[in-house]
Amino acid sequence: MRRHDNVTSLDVARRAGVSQSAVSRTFTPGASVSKRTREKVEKAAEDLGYRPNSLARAMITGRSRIIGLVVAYLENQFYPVAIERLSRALKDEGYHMLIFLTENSDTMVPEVVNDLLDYRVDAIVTASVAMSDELTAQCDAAGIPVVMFNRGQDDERISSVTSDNVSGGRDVANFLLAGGHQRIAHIAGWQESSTGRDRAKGFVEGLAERGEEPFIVVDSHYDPNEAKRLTREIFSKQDRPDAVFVGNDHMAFAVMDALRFDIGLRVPSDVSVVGYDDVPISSWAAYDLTTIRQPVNQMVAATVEAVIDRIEGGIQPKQVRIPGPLIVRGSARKPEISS
Amino acid sequence: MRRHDNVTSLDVARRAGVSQSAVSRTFTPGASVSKRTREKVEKAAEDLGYRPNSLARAMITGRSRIIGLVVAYLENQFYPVAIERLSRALKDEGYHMLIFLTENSDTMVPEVVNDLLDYRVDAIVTASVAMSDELTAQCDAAGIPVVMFNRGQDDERISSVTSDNVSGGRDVANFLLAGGHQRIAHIAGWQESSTGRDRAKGFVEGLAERGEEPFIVVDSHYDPNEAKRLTREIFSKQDRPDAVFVGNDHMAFAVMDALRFDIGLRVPSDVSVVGYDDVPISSWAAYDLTTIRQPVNQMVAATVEAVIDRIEGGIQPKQVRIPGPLIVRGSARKPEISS
DNA sequence: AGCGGGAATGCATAGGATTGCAAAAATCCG
DNA sequence: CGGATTTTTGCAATCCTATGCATTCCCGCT
Repeated sequence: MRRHDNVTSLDVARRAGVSQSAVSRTFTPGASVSKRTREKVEKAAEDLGYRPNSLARAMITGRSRIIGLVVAYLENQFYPVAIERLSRALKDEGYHMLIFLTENSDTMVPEVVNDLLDYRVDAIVTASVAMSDELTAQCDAAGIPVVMFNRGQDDERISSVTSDNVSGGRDVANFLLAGGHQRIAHIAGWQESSTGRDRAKGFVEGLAERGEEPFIVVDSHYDPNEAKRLTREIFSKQDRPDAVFVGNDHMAFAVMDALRFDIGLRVPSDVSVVGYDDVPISSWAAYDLTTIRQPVNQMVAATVEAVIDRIEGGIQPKQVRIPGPLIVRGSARKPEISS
Repeated sequence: MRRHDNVTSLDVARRAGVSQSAVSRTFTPGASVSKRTREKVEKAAEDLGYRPNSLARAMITGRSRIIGLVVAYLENQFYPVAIERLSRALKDEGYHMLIFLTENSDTMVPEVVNDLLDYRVDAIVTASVAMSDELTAQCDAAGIPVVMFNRGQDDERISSVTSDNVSGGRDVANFLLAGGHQRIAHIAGWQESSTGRDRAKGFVEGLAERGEEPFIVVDSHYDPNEAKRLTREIFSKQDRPDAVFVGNDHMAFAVMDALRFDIGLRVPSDVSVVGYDDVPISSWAAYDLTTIRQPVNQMVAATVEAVIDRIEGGIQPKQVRIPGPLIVRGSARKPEISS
C-alpha cells in the first residue's frame, strides 16, 4: 500500500529556506511575518501543495473548530432546512459540523455525546434532542458548551434557542376562535418535549382566556402515523371537532391526508387545520397550510451567536425565545374581517 | 478564563501505577495487556473521567475516522433520508461524518474539499455534487478516496454509487406506453448531471424502442420552481401532453400542484405523472405518486462498503449501479391488465 | 531445577503544528 | 551615526497518544 507522505510545514520551511515557525506564522492570521518571508513560504507551500494539518493545529491550540450536531431524525423537513442554514452560518465563522443522528433515548444520546467529547468538539448543538442532567454535567465538566436548538430547558447551564411556543400556541387559539370554531381539538406534540408542552400550554391558555376549552388534547409523540391514527379515531365519531391544531406541520400533513382521504372531510370547509413550523411544504398548494412560522433564520443566527459567545467569549449560557408570526393560508377558515 | 485541564493518558497511568503505554493499550482493541493492568487502568480512567483524545490518536495513526460529506441542498427529501441512513451506517463502522453544505459550483466545491483535506478526513462522499477533474486529482494525490453518491462519473479514479437511472427511465417509458399514453412529456433533471442525463436517455430510448417519441423534453435544472413554470407553459396550450415524466419526485410534487391548482387538470384522469426517487412524501395520499424507487438502503450500503474498502483495503475504485423498481401508485393511469 | 517461549510491560520516539522567549534584524529619531 | 525601539526570526518545549523494540515476567515442560 502506497504511503502518501504528507508534506509538512518542515518540508515547506526547508524549501523556502526559513524556520518551521515562519511557516506556521504565515498560515496563522495575525502572526508576525515580514512580507518577504511570507512570499517565500507561500511560494514553497504552493509548489509542494502544502496545507496546514487541522488536527495538529487542534491538538495544540485546544480548539478543533468543530461543532458537534446531534439530531434525532430528518424526516420532519424543519430539521434539514435548519441544518442547512446552520452549516452555512457556522462555515462563515470558520467552524465545521460533525453530525450525529441518534434516537432521543437515554442510551444513545450519551453514547453519541461521548463520541463528540472524544473529538474535542468546541461545542455541541442538539436539535430536537433532550439531554439528561448527568450528560449536561459531563459536558460542563469537560468545558464544552451545549446549545439546544428548538428545545427548551430549565437547566441554566445550557443555552437554548426556541421560538416562542407558548405565544404561538396562544395565537393559534385566538385565530381559530376568531374564525368561529366551537370545537377545537389539539393533536399535540410530544409532551415530554418543551416544544410540545409549550405549544399545548399556550393553546389551552389562549382558549381559557376566552372562556373556552379544547375539544380534546392528545399526545402524538410527534409521530405522523400516530397523528393519523388519532385523527381517524377522533374524527370518525358523530360528534367531531370543527378544527384541529396539530403539534407540527409534518404531522399536520398526515392529519390532512387522513381527514381528506380516509374520512372524506373537506379542509377547511368541514375542518380547519393549523400546524406549527412553516416548513417549505406548508406552502405547497396541495396542503396550503395555515401555521405558525418558526423563524429559522433568526433561530439559527441566535444559535450560532450563542455557540460563538460561549466558545470565544466565555459568556454565560442564555435562553433565547424568538416569536414567530402566524402564516395564514387556506387550510383553516379565516375570521370575518371586522370593519 | 478557566483552563479545563484535560485528563490525559499520563494522568491515568500515574494513578494506576503503570506506564502510559499500558493505558494506551487498554484502550486499543487487540493490544496486549494483562487482565490485571487493564482493570487497574479502567478503574483509574473511570475515576478521572478519562477518554482517549481522538485528535491525538488521529494524528499518530494517520486515520481520523472522519468521513467528509459534501451535499448541495437538503430541500429534496431524498438527501436528508440518505444522510440519515449514511450517518447511522458509518457510525456502526466507527466512522463519523463531517458535513458540508455547498453550492454545486466551481468555486465553492474546491473550497469545501480543501477544508476537508485540512481535516485529514479518511474519505469524501459527495451527494448530488460533481467534482472537477482537477479536484479529483487533488484528492487522489492526497490519498483520499472519493465516493460519489447518486451521481455517476466517467473518471475511473472515483467510486460512484447510483441507481440504474437508464433502466429506470426506460421502465417509466414502458409503463406509460402500456397505460396507453400518446403524448408523453419529460420535465427532465439537470442535463449536466449524470442522473438527469441517464434518466432522460433511458426514457427516450424506451420510447424509441416502441417507435415513439417524447412529446417534449425540457431541462428543469432540478429546480421545482422552474419545473412549475415549465408545466404551466407546456400544459396551458391547446395541444398538451397526456402524461409527464418528471426528473425527480421533489419536482413532481411541484408539477402536480401546478397541474391541479394552477391549470385545473386532474391527475391521473387528465394527465399522468411519474416521478423518480420514491421519497417518503410520494406515498402521502395528497400526491400518491407513481415513481421509480431509488433503493436508498442498498445505495447507502454500497457507499459505505466502497468507502471502507478503499480506506482499509486499498481496493480500487468501482462504479456501482443498483436497479430500482417502479412503484405504482395513483398518480398515473395504470395499464389494463392483459389476461 | 533449568530452559524455552509467549505474553506483558516500559522506554523512547514520532506525528505536525503553535507559541513564549530571547536573539537578531530592521526601523526610527534626534 | 548611535542608541532606542519595534519587528522578525529561530529555538525549543508542548499538545496527547500509538507503537517498535528491548526487557522482564510468567508458565509449562523435561
